[in-house]
Amino acid sequence: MDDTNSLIEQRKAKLNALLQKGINPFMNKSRPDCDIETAREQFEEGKEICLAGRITAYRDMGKSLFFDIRDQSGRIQVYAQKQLVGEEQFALFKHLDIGDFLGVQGKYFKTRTGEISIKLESFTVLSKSLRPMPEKRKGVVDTEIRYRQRYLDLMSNEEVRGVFIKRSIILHEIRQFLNSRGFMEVETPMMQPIPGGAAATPFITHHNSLGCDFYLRIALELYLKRLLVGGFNRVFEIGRNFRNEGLDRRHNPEFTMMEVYEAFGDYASMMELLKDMVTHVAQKVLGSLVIETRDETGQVTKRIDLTQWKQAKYKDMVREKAGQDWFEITPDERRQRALSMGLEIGDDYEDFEVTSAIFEKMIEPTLIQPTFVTHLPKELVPLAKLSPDDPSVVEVFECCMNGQEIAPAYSEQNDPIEQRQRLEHQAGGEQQKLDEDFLLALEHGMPPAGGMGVGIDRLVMMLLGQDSIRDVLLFPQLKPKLSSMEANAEPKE
RNA sequence: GGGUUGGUAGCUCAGCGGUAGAGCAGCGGCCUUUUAAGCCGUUGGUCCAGGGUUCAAAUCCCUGCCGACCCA
Repeated sequence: MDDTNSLIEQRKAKLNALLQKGINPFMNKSRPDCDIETAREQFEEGKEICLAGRITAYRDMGKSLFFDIRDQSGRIQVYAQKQLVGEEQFALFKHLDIGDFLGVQGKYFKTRTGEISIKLESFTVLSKSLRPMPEKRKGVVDTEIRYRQRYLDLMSNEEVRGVFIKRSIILHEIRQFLNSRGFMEVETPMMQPIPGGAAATPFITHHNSLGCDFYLRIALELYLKRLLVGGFNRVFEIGRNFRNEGLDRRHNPEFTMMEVYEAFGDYASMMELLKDMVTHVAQKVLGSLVIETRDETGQVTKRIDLTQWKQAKYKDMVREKAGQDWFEITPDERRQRALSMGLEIGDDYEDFEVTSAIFEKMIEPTLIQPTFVTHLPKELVPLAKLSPDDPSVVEVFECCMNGQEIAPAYSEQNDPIEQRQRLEHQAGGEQQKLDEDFLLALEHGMPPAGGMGVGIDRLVMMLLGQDSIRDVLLFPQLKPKLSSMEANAEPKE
């Protein structure tokens, strides 16, 4: 950043002026009685109060002045009179700026318009800010600054602050809910010698003293199942997964996944668990089970009713979209029809992938209401149990809502021989991709279990009405920004 | 990867071939209940970077960098 900016120079000069007067502008010696919102609630005319916060507005009237201080909880107005504060202290305001942190001490009073305020008696400079705060009305709008310097976004945009506070509450409520159902939170390795549990390109990292590469995990699954083998009956983990893929409105290279496993449960028990969990969280965070999105004119553009959970079979949905004869025609005909429906079908697509493209591109985006899609073809899910009455499908659901898949769940495969075959088939001959250690664990016996993964970011997006994953991640991944000097110094090959 | 679109003062934006602009913030002055405080004055720019066209480029063209949206 350019440090020659005159605003910064001015602020540094003010800092020096404070130092010259023997004031350390980064002194940590003020202990507020409470946060600002609490202070507001406990208003009592004339009572002593000590608060701390950042100066966000400043109205100078010569022999007196008003300023606002803000902390996470809220803002409050402070009134400083030269007479009361004293000539010397009052003169210090010349060296203060919007953005500085102040500890203030004074007495409650109300202005003639009835605003709760504090009549300043003394104050301490707790931190001098050297750069100007964003504009006070509109805040920071530039998306790039909002994401790269999220702190500016947070300090100037209240709705953004609200989104992340609610995200935190959502995570808290999920944990509360699962704990109350007897699930134990655990932590498993993020660095794995073999990245399993999903089909995705991993990130590679290197361990120097072990002298080997590790992969950042792409799923939590295989380690949590080892815990079922070990005798933990109900476990869950909430943590970061990493996938080395493109990034767009719905994908960030690192994202938060929750996985939960219940011994002696199955995909049906997971269905109940998800329904209960999502409604619990929505009720706690939103106070409502209906989520409405509105446009600028106040028109409802999207409505998700969490009291209505639908259920449908995968094949039925595909037939409805792609023709009743879809599963009777030949693979070649399916390919042709998918192409004629405007889908891009790669030459290397296997037959089930053609069907999967129909589902993902043409059906999933239309599923706004929560919908459990069941009876998925076994090729799609190598870690689930085959359905006893139809071995071509698995005991699985994918719960879609808000046009996205939010949670897949399975009756987990616990037959070690069957599991090995399915994984070998999926690996397609690349033996090193097989997690032998996981298969070894299964051979020791894993109880039958229901398991589920919940895309936390997507769930948050749905609950908070955010269309982009970047707006529910504090620090979404962006391309690093080089200075123009660096960019010129190292031209691309 | 393709299409559309954006990058101008610290922030929010206008200007779209002819002297670089506004609001907020800042600075100086006035004002002891203001609150988008007000009034008077005023500072501040590698117009993303690099090339080109032109008498003249923030503006038109090309390339690159970094975003956003849509498509794949």
